[in-house]
Amino acid sequence: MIRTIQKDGSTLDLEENSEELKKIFWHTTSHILAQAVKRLYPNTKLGIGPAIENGFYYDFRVERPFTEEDITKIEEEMKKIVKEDIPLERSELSREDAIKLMEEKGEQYKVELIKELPEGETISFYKQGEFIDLCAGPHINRTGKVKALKILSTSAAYWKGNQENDSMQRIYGISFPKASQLEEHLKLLEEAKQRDHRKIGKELDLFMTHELVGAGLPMYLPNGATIRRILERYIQDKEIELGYKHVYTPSLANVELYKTSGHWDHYKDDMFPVMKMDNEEMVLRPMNCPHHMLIYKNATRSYRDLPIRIGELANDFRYENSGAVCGLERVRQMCQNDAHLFVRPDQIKEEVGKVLNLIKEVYQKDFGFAETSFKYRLSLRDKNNKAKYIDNDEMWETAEAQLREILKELKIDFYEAEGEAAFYGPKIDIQIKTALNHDVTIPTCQLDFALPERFDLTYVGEDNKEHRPVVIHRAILGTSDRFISFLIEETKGLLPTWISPVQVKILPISDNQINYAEEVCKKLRKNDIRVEVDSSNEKIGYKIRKAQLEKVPYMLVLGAKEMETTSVAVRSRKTGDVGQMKVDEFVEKIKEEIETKEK
RNA sequence: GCCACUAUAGCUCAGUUGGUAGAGCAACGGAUUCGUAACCCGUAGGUCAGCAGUUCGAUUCUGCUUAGUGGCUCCA
Repeated sequence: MIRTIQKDGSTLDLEENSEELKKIFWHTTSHILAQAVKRLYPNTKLGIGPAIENGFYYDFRVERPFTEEDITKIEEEMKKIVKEDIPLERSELSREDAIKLMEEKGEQYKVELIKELPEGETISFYKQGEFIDLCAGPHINRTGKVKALKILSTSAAYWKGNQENDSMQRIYGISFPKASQLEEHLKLLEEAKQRDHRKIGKELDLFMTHELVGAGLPMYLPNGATIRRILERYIQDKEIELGYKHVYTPSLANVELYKTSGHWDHYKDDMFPVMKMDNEEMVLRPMNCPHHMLIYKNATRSYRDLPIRIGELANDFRYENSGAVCGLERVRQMCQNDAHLFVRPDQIKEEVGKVLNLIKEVYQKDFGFAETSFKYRLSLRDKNNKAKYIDNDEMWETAEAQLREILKELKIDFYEAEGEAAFYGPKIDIQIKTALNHDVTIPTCQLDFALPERFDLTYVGEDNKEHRPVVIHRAILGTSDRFISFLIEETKGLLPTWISPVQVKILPISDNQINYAEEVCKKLRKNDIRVEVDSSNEKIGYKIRKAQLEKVPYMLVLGAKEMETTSVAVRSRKTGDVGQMKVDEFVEKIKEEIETKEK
């Protein structure tokens, strides 16, 4: 049990490994961090130091940024403070006294925080030895309870998260009541690194980058390109089944197109700069909606034609911050699995429902991703940030309510997030956590009443009058690039057979079986199986090890015995030696596995 | 874009008071023809990311550029 000092000053004993204690424990460690920093660098100004999902951080305004040596020293000082086993004491001050105290200490940011506290709010401080900090608590009662701590990383951060404000130095760390818990945590971090798609992508020759091509511009190697081709064919086939029509549109457009759509005002800073031609100004497109709007407009549409579903695997270009690009997860050229559904208002519910069902079919049925690996998010506008969103309160209220209703009707668990909508409308996003704990969107389904207006889209209704359609923007794989990064991390590179770039590797034991190996290879290839022969002059153990590291689902070991009986000795990546069977039997089995998309 | 860090052979990485570089794997050659996770011997491979500066001399020190890593901001 560990004693804590609660917000009202009372004490409460909590279990060492309880979730409740975790955050309190980390928060106190952030105070220890701040105390260590103030001891070593007294002129540092304190920002805030909360517990986070995994550990804690503290922001400091520093005279010069901390170097690695500084960080080592700070960590040592923290351990000293732990050894000193200092008790924490809570106290309250009036607003005036609190401001006075913090002004005396030169803590300008704390003064700012106090001034922002609502009238009547209790202003409490926590003191440990010579160090005192404005803090609501709760805290653990002694610094000595922190048996294991580690500073994990540093970063620049802006005061109150605003780029216009002062830049602070942020230090991240983690701590535990037991040393073994820290070891366990570090092990988990190490495991996450092992399934990082950039690491696996290199090991399996999936993609590469080159500084002559540029940041955020990966190139797909044959193995990665095969994965991408399979996925793109797969999703387009699904869409065709559901009545989508696919188009091709250019990656370039006149800048006027984006002025018409409204994207220019909202996002020109995130687009590649304009290319001036003789008479026109061209830009690389950051999204495909405007092109598809024009395709809709290319004909007179009847209410009977709707919904019209226009799909495209389209390359888009976004000038992502250099610090934001990351492997295949965040790139500057991406291939969107995009589609725009033009629907009548009375068709919204059904069409959004169909999109959500398709997402479910892909993510749960076909790929079998664990339900814990993604969350549905209803992304709403930020009502206080009018400039960022199209100004039409009624539209927003209706659209947001409609999406919420559909989610509830389909009994989908979701959470709501303000300020995450597109400028033209609310979205249902599916958020996933990457190996690096980044929260990113993959599939998305967005409701849009604005672009139809902007482009003056119409259909002729039953009443022979013109009506305005609604547009649903949706992406199932999100982008091919990000989907592949997710797929790699979820499977740790052990791709299901139907997506594996090489599904079977044939391993002749000696040169005597090479001809037979070629024969078997031909047969498999005729059955659309992706197969390779390893005819290198190596022992069978070596060939198996190599294929195993390449994560090939099946190895066929061919020796004299197999040749005599026109059979193959099958070895599975997962379960090892499976035994001998006739070639035809193996073909049937693997075809069945591919057909059913076995996990 | 911001802060810190990093860049050595195809890959993973050594290389300290500044004197132009190594290992393992991969590649290539030879020997071997082998039964379920690494056979042996040999050879070749580097403008030490790029550009400039300091120095008699720079992989090593300094600056800039490019790319990457961890975060921040951003993510239509």
